[in-house]
Amino acid sequence: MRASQFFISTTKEAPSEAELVSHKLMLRAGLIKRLGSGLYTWMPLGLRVLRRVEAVVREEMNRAGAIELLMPAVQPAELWEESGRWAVFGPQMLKIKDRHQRDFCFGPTHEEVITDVARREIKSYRQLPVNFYQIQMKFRDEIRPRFGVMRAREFLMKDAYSFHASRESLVDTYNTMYDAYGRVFTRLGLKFRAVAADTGAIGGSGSHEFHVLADSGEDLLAYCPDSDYAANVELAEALAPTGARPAPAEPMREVDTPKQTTCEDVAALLGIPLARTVKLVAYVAGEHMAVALVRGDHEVNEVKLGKLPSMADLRLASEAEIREAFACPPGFLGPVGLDRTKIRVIADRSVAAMADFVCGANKPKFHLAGVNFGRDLPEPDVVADIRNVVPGDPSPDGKGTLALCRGIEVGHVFQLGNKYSQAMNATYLDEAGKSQTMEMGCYGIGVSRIVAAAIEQNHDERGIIWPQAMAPFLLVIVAIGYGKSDMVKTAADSLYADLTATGFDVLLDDRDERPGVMFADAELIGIPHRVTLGERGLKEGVVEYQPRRAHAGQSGEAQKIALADATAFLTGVMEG
RNA sequence: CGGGGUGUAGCGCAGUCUGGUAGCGCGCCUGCUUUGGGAGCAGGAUGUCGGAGGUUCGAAUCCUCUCACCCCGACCA
Repeated sequence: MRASQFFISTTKEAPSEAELVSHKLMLRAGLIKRLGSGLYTWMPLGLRVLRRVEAVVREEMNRAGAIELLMPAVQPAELWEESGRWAVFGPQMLKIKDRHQRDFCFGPTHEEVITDVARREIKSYRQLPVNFYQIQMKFRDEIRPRFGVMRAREFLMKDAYSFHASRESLVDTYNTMYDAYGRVFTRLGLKFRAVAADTGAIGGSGSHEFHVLADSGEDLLAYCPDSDYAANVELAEALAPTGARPAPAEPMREVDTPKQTTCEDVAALLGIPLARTVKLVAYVAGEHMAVALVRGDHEVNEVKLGKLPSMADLRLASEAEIREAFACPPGFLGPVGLDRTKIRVIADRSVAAMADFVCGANKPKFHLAGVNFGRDLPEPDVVADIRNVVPGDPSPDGKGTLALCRGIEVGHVFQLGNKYSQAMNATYLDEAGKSQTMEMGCYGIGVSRIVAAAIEQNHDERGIIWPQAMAPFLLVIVAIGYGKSDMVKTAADSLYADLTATGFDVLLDDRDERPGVMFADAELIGIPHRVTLGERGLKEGVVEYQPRRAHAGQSGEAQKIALADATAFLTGVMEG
């Protein structure tokens, strides 16, 4: 591609709306343009990157035995009513009406449609297992779109759905997909981690998320450096403390805490470790109030809490509800003296093992110290793991301690089981001629999100540094004075022709720009390899090669190459 | 939805408090010079000041309403 015939629109400054590096760089490099909140045009350069990611995903899906199809983006409401998700999915789903006032949605996911395909097409166990996938634009009306294409409302996703005659077959395909995902992210040159995950609204049992590791990631991951344990903190188990609860040693007493409304403040005032305090968080589940007790240095995990019996639809209690139930403002709440017929007390395992702790007194400006279960208040109604793990917690697999890192979720694999097949009556005849419900799995990859995630992981102060597999162009030929110097033009055209003939995606920068502009653009756009041709070098018969980033066998510095050797050298470099 | 903020040229911003008819940088156009790291000089174009209504002799500026976008919290690839 010649730059003069392509469309490059770079800027020095990023629009102020961009927060994340990847978002800024994507806008500055002219990969995307914003149309509305969470809606982006993929400009020619950006589209090339998107297509590269797509190609790798497609190749690995095909290799793993998945079969590509393409389902409608717009789906009739009836299907969603069958699965029961029309109401459940909520405002996240963009609902639309056609001219006959019939309800449709712009597909946020395709379990319903694919299950409909399966139930119509699959009659016999002989047709199973089968794994369909598509790469398609989805729309989810996100509560808060942000970070450009990282959390856009319209986004490109690869979604695969497998159907099985047995649980074993499902697990088998699940493992195949898990491995394929690893290959996809490895080929894309990303540092990633697969973690055990919560299944969320989609439902099902076994589930793993694939995360690109980045400090800007929205997810917190727990992993064990000494083993292969890794899980989203939503799921990561905080083991119960070992050893029995100590016997009470202190009397319960009130302490003045005129301004101390947080555990941190109270601990500081009393000069005790934060881990000696207990914090109370009030929730409403259904009609009833429930309070979660965690240590002052811990945080409540609402995913875990929501899995406890009759806690499914929990929400934080409002301040008004708290004042009514406790006759006390937030900041001084505690578990002592509560009416247990109205308020359930759910304690984290670590709290249940505490003695002589400090907590709110349910009385403005006072806390209690030396509090003990069994003596000062009844034992908790429920003791469970309801907190987020923290660094240093023992690993649930018993092999060392946990560390935390942040990640960007770019892939998710689920064993769905028969949730959709049952609701939508997707059955087949088994060997005995008996009707059976299919087992299902589903497997997603956020294709457009990967582009942003890759930039988060691969950039410097000058711009993007594309991993080779997703670069819009592998090499840029910077031809200085292309329009002025026949020597440069001839050499550049010839090199470009040779390299293009070998099948590489090469950008020839033949624009009438100053060298600085061309260098700066090449670096901002992130093209992995650059060769510079100018009269100065050509007179000595040399060109200059410089990688965008130092990598194996190459330094980051420029090196002079004889023009005669350039094609062979550059070919070698691009083949990696 | 709750809390905070911003809308002025293609982009980044000043001007708003204290009303007087819009400016800076980048970009864009023309010419000359320049040509290995985002050029210099000279000239030029561009705004319904987010929208509607009001106050006023006069509104980017004050008032009311509205829309859009962004940031912080609850969802997800």
